[in-house]
Amino acid sequence: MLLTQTAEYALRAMAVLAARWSTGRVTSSQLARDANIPSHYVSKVMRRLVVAGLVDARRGHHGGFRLARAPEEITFMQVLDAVDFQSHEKHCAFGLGACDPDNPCILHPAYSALQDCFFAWAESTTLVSAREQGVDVLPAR
Amino acid sequence: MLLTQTAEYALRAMAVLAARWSTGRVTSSQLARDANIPSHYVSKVMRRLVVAGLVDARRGHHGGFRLARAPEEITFMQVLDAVDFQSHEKHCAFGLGACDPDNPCILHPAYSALQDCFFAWAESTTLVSAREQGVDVLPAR
DNA sequence: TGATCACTGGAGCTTCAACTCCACTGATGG
DNA sequence: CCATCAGTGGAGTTGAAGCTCCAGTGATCA
Repeated sequence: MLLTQTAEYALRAMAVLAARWSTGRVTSSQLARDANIPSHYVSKVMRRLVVAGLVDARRGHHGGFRLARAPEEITFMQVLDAVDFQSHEKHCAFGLGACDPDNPCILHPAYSALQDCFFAWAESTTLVSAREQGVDVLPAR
Repeated sequence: MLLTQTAEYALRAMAVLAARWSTGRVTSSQLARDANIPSHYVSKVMRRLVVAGLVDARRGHHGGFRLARAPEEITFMQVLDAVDFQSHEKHCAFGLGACDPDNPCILHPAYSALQDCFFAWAESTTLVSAREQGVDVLPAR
């Protein structure tokens, strides 16, 4: 619930890249370890972020991934969109096409409130909030 | 994203029952139609709500479902819990057991904000907000 | 008491997200 | 150039959520 597994992986990976923003590139195996993503699945997730223009990839020696722009310029919404299109389309709780504030279904107000809160969060949160935590990605033991 | 399909079905069904709160019981086929749930799947969803004590079921003539208590006494959180246990457990964005405010992972603050907003919504919203919309479940054409 | 209605619950199918595997391609350094 | 590194991308597997089917059971009405 809330986020798909892949969306969560994407956020983790981006958080790791943000933490390493000034330190060069990160390879998929490092990402797999640091972001706690199944090793063979990293490339799938990263590919979508690369295609979306959020991440820059380079092959070969000293290759790897890094953010395509500064952490403060990347919102969570952009990350979620990259892995999960239509994530910012409002959808009616009754699965109806014709449902808007003027002509709402019975769950419209309640459901709208949830979606508004989610969108506000996703659009106002950037990767800096992750980066500000410092370079240590995982909590100290 | 946000809610599972089954969770959404459960909320819809409960909204329909809330709207019919003073009008007697609703059968599964009525629920299937009004709440827009696959007809053979209604019984699965309803069963969980019955077991959770949120809905009262009766068989035979004039049987069907109705809320076990008044709409204002049923929160969305209770409904979500009924279909999807562990929905109100906070879970670390890095999938770690040991992650708390004192010893947070890098995504903790951002992720926490989202979960807080979700829990606040689920706990403060009751079925009255659905019921207040009146007896018409779907928007007028 | 029999007919019918409507929930119950188990068994099984379907679909898709999540995940794995691997051959290929491009880049770098020696 | 050759060896090696590291992302790319297609093909296939898996497991769980979502959904279907249907025989069983309990309740009501005539």
